[in-house]
Amino acid sequence: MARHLITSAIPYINGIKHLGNLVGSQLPADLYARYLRQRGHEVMFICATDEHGTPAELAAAKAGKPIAVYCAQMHDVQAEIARNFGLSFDHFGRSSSERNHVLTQHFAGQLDANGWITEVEEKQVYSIDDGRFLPDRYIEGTCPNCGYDKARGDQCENCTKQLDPTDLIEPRSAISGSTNLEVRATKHLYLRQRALRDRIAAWIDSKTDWPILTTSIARKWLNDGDGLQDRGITRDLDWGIPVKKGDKPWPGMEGKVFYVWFDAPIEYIAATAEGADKAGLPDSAWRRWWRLDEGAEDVTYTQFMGKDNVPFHTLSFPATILGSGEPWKLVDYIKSFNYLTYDGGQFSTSQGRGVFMDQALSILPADYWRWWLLSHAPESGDSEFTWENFQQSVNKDLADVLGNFVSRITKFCRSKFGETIPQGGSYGAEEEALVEALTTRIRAYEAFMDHVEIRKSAAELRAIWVLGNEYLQAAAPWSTFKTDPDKAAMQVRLGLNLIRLYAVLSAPFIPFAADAMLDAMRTQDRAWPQDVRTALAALPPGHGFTVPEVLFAKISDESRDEWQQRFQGIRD
RNA sequence: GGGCCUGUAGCUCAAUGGUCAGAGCAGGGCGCUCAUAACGCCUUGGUUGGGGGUUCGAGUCCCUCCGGGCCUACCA
Repeated sequence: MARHLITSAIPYINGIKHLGNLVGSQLPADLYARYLRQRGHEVMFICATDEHGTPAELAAAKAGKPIAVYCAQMHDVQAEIARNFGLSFDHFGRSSSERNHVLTQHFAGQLDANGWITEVEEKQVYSIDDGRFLPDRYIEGTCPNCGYDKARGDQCENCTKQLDPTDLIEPRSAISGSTNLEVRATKHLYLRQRALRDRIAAWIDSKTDWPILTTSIARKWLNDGDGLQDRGITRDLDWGIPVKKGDKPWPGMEGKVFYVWFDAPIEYIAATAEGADKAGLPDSAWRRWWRLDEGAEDVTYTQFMGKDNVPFHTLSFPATILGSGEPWKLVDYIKSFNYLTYDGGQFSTSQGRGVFMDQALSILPADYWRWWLLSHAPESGDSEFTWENFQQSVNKDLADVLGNFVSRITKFCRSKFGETIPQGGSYGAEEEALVEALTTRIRAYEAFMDHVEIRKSAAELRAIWVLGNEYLQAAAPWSTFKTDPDKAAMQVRLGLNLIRLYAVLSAPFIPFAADAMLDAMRTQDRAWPQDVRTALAALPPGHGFTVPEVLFAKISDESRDEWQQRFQGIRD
């Protein structure tokens, strides 16, 4: 038994996430967490909402709510949806928690004490009517290069030219449209990543087994241009973690908060502490996961995220950890994902394009989405969601291959032997071959899951389901029943035991259906199959079961067409 | 502009430089009748984006061209 710390990139607070967000971090992290727990490992699976930053403030203002109230409400909404998707977080925290305030300020204090912080005086655009500094992309104006009148202060979307806000002709606030702007001087803290570059580079170089997507993005940032640049870690905002050196004031930084990307990864640690607090446990309960000097030396830490998050997890957060000079746990493996696209375009939170988590659950059970998303996880490149593909995959894999298998064997048993595991007969050559084939495939499945090879795991699991149908076809208990009822009883007993085995193996992907399968077999025996022969004898003769309802109803062409229509438009 | 990723069967994807480039779905044929018109077996289908090179041997390595995507540091 090993100890596994697993974190999913924390979803931003400003709305319900779409399926692309889900498959890029939380869902694969959940798959891995569930699998490792089932294998008997000790798992700490952490997620949280990411609540700071300008977009959160604007979303709250748009909703007409105080920011703290807005975040609290949206956190609960996201937590509820996550629960309904079966995301098995050990704790789902909040980056605005008191724990994160204290820890973030602590890290900043440590970094400063070790000389990794510099103060930089810079000029930024201030919107007098909005009463706030504006990030570059919140300034709009006419592009000096191409004349496009909705160019942003960081880049013109029309001609893709990189811009500085002061380049814009007739600049205005993207928030209010106000042109009452001025450039003001402001002081900010920078993390001296440049000085930590070689240590980070050496660390990245040591990670030879990481996905190429992860390391190539990290290397790009380490080596591009003048190399890794220092990063501003404070902002002029009201909502956030006040800038302090530990618990002491930071002279000259009054009224400023830490940058959301500084405090967000620290929330992984803070959320673990929040979970311990909630459970009434002492600090040692969470520190044993995070402090190498307090029990974390045997922890394996795996992070899950979309590719847009990679620079912060490979560079900035490690810089924070390394720079602290304290023995905090660094990540061991970073699993990163490409994007899921929707029907030829992008999922878009801002444009409301695609299927969002709440909408998904309103039309189909979570397992349908979990299966499709995981079996099509964008591991090697972007992958595309289409309703046709979704319908086809789900109907074939879940309804036909798995669901129908459960249906055919339970109904056959009921009609010939009643709803009890029948006794009599013993294994022949076909059963020996099945045990052999199952063993081979289960060991392959474990290997793929151990290495977080998600699509390959899904394909292997599906192949394991197929073995059941192949066996029934070859054994043909409906035929043997006529001539050798004892043999038929043995075949049916094996078939019914396969249902339990499949429930156990499938639970990381489709936990709700797995529960239904175990309920139908009236067992809570979730033991992972060390030995397949033993596992297939778990349900003994005389054990009662129930013929379950249809596990997975098929998606009709009519439903598919209707949903395709409904979700092509714009949300809200 | 620069960098990274990617291009393999109609579709979604596999293949430490080494048998005849493989699966699933879709298509075709046969079988079965327990089952959600389900299942099983067989089968059609490829100049691995184009061109050049290295090698005994290239989907894989190098060069070049073409297409798609992403990143480029103040959105998070």
